[in-house]
Amino acid sequence: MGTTKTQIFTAEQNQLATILKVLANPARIAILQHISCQKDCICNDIVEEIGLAQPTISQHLKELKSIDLIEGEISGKRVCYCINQKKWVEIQAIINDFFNKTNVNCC
Amino acid sequence: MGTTKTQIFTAEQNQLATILKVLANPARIAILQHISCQKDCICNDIVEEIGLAQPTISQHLKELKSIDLIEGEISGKRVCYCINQKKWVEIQAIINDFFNKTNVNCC
DNA sequence: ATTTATTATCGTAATATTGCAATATATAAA
DNA sequence: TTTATATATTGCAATATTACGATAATAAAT
Repeated sequence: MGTTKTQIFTAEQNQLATILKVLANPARIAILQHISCQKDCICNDIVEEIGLAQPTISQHLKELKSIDLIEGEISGKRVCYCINQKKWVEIQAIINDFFNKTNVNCC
Repeated sequence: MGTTKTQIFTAEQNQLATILKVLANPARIAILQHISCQKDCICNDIVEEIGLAQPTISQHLKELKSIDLIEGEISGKRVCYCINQKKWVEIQAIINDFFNKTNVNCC
């Protein structure tokens, strides 16, 4: 036990849960907001902005990359992170689909 | 360690993370979908539908209730669960706000 | 009053997540 | 080449989450 029983759910349910899990953290939300309002989205700037240790930020960036929500472009010794616009819109649509297709008829 | 450092984030960031965390589980997604398409949303039906043990379902329902996303109405020895429509729409708006207000300008 | 059915709570085990220090890696600068 | 800077990875400790058996609580049925 301790693990989610993914086998008993549909691919769509698991996919949505995976996406939401990546988003469900204030540090990752803050990172996305910071990246989005910066022209230069250098990793080190994020570390200074957010106030968590550099390895912690690096780990959060890795998780955001795991669902292709952000992309990191190496530029010299720095890495410039940006949001994957296509995926951003796609994920918003998946979430809205869930909210819209889930009928709300109370008993 | 092991805990999220909520102190360093804004109330909005923490609130969004809390909401997404409740949604970020396939069992809870399946529960919401099942409740929504049923006229009778009896707890026991959910247990049989989802395929997880009764205490596990009860715990998931508790988490959904923690953000007022569902309501349980006691009817005899049964409890009839339904989605809180007002909160449902409210939460969808909060999430869309995040997606819309987060500008996507790549570097 | 006793039994049965439904839901909630408690306790516990297994696994996941969060965060950081130490360290590795890689590039730029001196 | 050495040093400094930026990022990633590893290993670990603390806490959170998921799931379930056992049990409690409550109400209907007998």
